[in-house]
Amino acid sequence: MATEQTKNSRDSYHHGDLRDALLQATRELIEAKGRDNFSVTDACRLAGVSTAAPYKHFKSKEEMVNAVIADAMGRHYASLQLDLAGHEKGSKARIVAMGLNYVDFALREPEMFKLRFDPNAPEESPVLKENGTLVYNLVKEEVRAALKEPEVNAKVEDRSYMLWCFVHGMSYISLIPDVADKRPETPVAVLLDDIADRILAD
Amino acid sequence: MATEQTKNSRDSYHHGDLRDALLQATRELIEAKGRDNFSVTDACRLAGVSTAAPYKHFKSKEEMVNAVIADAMGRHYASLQLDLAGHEKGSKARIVAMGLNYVDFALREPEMFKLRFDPNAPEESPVLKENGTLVYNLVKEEVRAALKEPEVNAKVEDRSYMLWCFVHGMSYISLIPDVADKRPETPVAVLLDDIADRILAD
DNA sequence: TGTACATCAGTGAACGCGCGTTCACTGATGTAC
DNA sequence: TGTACATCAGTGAACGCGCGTTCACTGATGTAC
Repeated sequence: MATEQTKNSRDSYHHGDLRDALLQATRELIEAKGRDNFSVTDACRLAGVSTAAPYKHFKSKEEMVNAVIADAMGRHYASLQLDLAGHEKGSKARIVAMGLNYVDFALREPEMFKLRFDPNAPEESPVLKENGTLVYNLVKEEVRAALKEPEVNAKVEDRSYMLWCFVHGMSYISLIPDVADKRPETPVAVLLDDIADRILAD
Repeated sequence: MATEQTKNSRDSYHHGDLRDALLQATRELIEAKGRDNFSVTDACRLAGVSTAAPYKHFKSKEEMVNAVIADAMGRHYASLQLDLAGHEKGSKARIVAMGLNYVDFALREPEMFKLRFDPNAPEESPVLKENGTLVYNLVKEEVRAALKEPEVNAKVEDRSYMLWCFVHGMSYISLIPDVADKRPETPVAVLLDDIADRILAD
């Protein structure tokens, strides 16, 4: 792992790519210990630098965490594009794929997922808002195509929102500890396919 | 407000009902400033006692917060019972009422809602798990009745889970800052009624 | 009814801790000549 | 190619702070006689 390398041995006084190393350390620590237990000090320890070093790259702890969230959103968006590629535009499969991608991301990076939708700030950062709008417009466009509507009208808005609510809730529920006994045996993909039918119907 | 009274003036050396006052202070502070910014010190300030006082009633900060969550779950459950009372057993209206109650609680006590489903511990506390099972069994029973199934079978399990996912997601989405522009104009109650039809259909 | 006493809720001072951030510094690196 | 110099990424020590928790204590209250 790259982190291991950067952590213990450094060939020179300068780090080379400390900004990236700090982002990675921050992400790893938040995923491992939770947002509440993350500290800049820890990130420095993991990256193998002094506690003052981060301030050459970030203005504050908050900015560091925000950068990590933004980074995660970038990865999420890329993986979404990848997952969509295999399916025909306007097909239900494409919509199901979007849903699966969403749930998968939440399971893969739970803390990033939760931070993304529950930042500390009372309002979303511009980059988050932009990313959110981008993705949600994609959803609406898919729903419009699947419904064969000429434009994003009230019907499309409603159905898109229903889909989002469902998928968002399924993701969060999957992250609740000890919830296994409430989840049905039906696989997630099947449930998603089922609900897509229901929401796109009529 | 009771807090105002207990905060500034106390007639005697003893408080009288410090445990309750601390629970209320804790809840108010968490709702006002978020879980991350809550401190025992603050709660003591608000309750008007020394910082050592809470330890006569709680073993630790964690226990205090857990007590507040359990308390909130009690209130939530009571309000659910109240909302269900007006509707005929087995009716769709009853299911819609459950959904509305869920979303309303999330809006009314966002931090309690989030804490309930995302506690710091890696596993749910027994009291939370018990409460969760209690409520979810209620949901399944309602869905069973609405579907006219003789028992809680796989079909009932699936539909109940779908409903939960939807309602849970809708709640969380309602708490995202700046999300208003993505919500359709259709009122929540109408959307809930619509999705209930879809999920109960067939 | 009055008194001695046990109880224990709340005090206030102190603790050790880890934190985020600042500061004057150092030394590796790239560039101009 | 060699040297002087500007740049600036990273150092390490220190700061002030608020925190959770402990401790010996105090004084209000209820009860036994």
